[in-house]
Amino acid sequence: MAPSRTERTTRSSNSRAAVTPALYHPPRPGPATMVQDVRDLKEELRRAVEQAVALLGVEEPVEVALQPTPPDRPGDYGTPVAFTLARALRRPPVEIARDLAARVPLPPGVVRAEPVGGYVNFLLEPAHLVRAATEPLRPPPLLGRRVLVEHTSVNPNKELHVGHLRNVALGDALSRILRYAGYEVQVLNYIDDTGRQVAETLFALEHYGLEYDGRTKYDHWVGEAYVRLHREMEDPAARAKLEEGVRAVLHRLESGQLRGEVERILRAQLQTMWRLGAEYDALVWESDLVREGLLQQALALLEHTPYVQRPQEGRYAGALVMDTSPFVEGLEDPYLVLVRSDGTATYPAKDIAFQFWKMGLLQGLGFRAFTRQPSGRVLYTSHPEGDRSARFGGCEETINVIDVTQSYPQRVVRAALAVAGRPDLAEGAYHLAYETVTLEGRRISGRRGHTVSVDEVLDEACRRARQVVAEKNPDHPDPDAAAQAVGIGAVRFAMVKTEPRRQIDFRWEQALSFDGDSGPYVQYAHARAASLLRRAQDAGLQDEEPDLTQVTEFERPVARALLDFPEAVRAAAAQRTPHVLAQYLLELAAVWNAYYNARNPDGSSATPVLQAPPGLRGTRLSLVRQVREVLRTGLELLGVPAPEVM
RNA sequence: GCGCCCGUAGCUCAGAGGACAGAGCGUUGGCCUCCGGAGCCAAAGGCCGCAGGUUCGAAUCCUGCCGGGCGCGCCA
Repeated sequence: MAPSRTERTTRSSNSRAAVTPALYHPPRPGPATMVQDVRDLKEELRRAVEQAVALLGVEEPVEVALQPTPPDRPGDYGTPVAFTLARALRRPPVEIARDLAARVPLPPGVVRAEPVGGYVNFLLEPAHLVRAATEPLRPPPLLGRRVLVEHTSVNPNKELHVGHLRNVALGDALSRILRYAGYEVQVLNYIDDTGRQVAETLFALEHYGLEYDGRTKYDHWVGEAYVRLHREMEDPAARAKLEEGVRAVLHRLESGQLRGEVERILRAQLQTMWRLGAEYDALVWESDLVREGLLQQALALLEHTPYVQRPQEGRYAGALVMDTSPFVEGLEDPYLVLVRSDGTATYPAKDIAFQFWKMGLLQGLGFRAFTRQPSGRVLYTSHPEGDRSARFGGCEETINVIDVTQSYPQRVVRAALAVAGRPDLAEGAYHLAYETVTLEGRRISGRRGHTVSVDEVLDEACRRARQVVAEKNPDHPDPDAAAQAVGIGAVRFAMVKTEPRRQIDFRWEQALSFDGDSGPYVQYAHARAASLLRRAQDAGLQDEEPDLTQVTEFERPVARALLDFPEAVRAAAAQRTPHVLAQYLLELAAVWNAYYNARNPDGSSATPVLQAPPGLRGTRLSLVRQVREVLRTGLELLGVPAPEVM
């Protein structure tokens, strides 16, 4: 039982608070007409409330929280600060709220401040909201921080399955989000080419004398050999007999002799990753880490610390072990073996070396171009003959996207940084520990055939999407492309819409759902906006000037939802989870769909765009344009295609 | 046993101390003379696992318990 690092994961409890970076820049004050972001608007309100609080004679600074009002309450944003003040002022909150509302200076665009049961709510002028909401989207400024994201890291010995799917979807989306949020991001895919799993697979090919006939995808084909070998190894006697052969392959792998064989499997797997829309900056081969001496260097850094010992007797005699008890609680035996008594390194030791390199504690890997990816972006790979000028690694922050079952080794990796004298780097090392994916409630097991491949899932998703396209949009100019976008979008969205720490059970109906809380729901909202804008273009209306004086109450919720986008991205980046952004997009799509369908009491459309009076039409077009922009940008950050027509 | 994570509507999930707890699926009933019905509107449905505690205020923080998942290999 040795699942690849991808299919195991956890979130360690202690990491979030410690490593969440300061992503919040102080908001820049500016004239109300320049508001681009609800933060500015909220910040103005906050300052106004602070002034009012001071007028009430409160000396100490108080925290002024500002939150959106519930849908059925008056106003757009409100503060419960009167509750906080009640004790100090020895007066009921309702009275305080009334006084605050009466004294608060209203920033431009704010119609009124109103006490509502202890809260002070602010009502904004719809024109002001719409103007702010339709400012062109601008990505946040560069932060000048580098973060390295490792994800996928599938053992190169079989095809990807649905457990890997979650890893790729999470890691790729998070990388995109961090890049947009202003980080300089390196995306790495770790190739465990000296592991037992690859050795077994390559041994199986020899052992059974198999010849590739080209009929099945190569990674699936070698996977079959692997499964076959494991069936044979269920018998202990047979297993013992095969062991020597496996070990021999392992040695050849370590010396790099079989790199070509591994590469062939890897290239087949990359087809699946690319089909999902994931791309990488570089591949790092485990054998390169070892060959370039990084493992030895890492061990040297640890060897003379009080936590690392080489016992002369007892069960660990002759091995190099690390005492992890100061870093991990609840272990029966806190000693972790780094180097076996036979002199070979364990997986955690190699992982530590990799982590040290990621954070610049070690150098020396060479890189060269490996291949060109579908987008045109070059994929680099570590290589003995590669260029050694440091192009990758050396980041002050890292995110390892690895499932929760590997929490213990991941905590050890983090601890090793502290042991090596760099607690500051340990702070920046984050394990994104997502829960595992089960299949019909049971643990996935590639070995026993209890699994579904990613290729199979995508084929089925696209097949179903193709049917829906034929049915809903028979005149579609390119139904196959649309089906790909929808099918893949559905699958990827399903993988990132929930919290990573929640276990998910893979179910076809759920992962391939095209309505409700789904990727296609958001895609549809986007395509609908795009369609409307195409019609506007055809009618020559694209340049119509908005007349903000005609804004109606219907635009208010759409504008408010649009203004929340930067905050959603920021929160997703800060919390290191794409689900925040996915949930936001569902909300925006819902608000936009509701707006689109709004009816007057007589049943006629309350919010026509193309048929609206001039001026109002311009306003609505600018709002629709922004809806399309935000949905498209948001979907791209999740790695979900945003087709214009579907 | 010890440690970590999870427990919110029939099901799947959002809700990082604040307003009567929100969606989707499913159920029931409406909406295409109108810009895409993969949509919209409405109804029904909830001691937020249980018990204490902190707080003006708790689904959210603390403690204990119950239930589920995972971890604790000279495997990866």
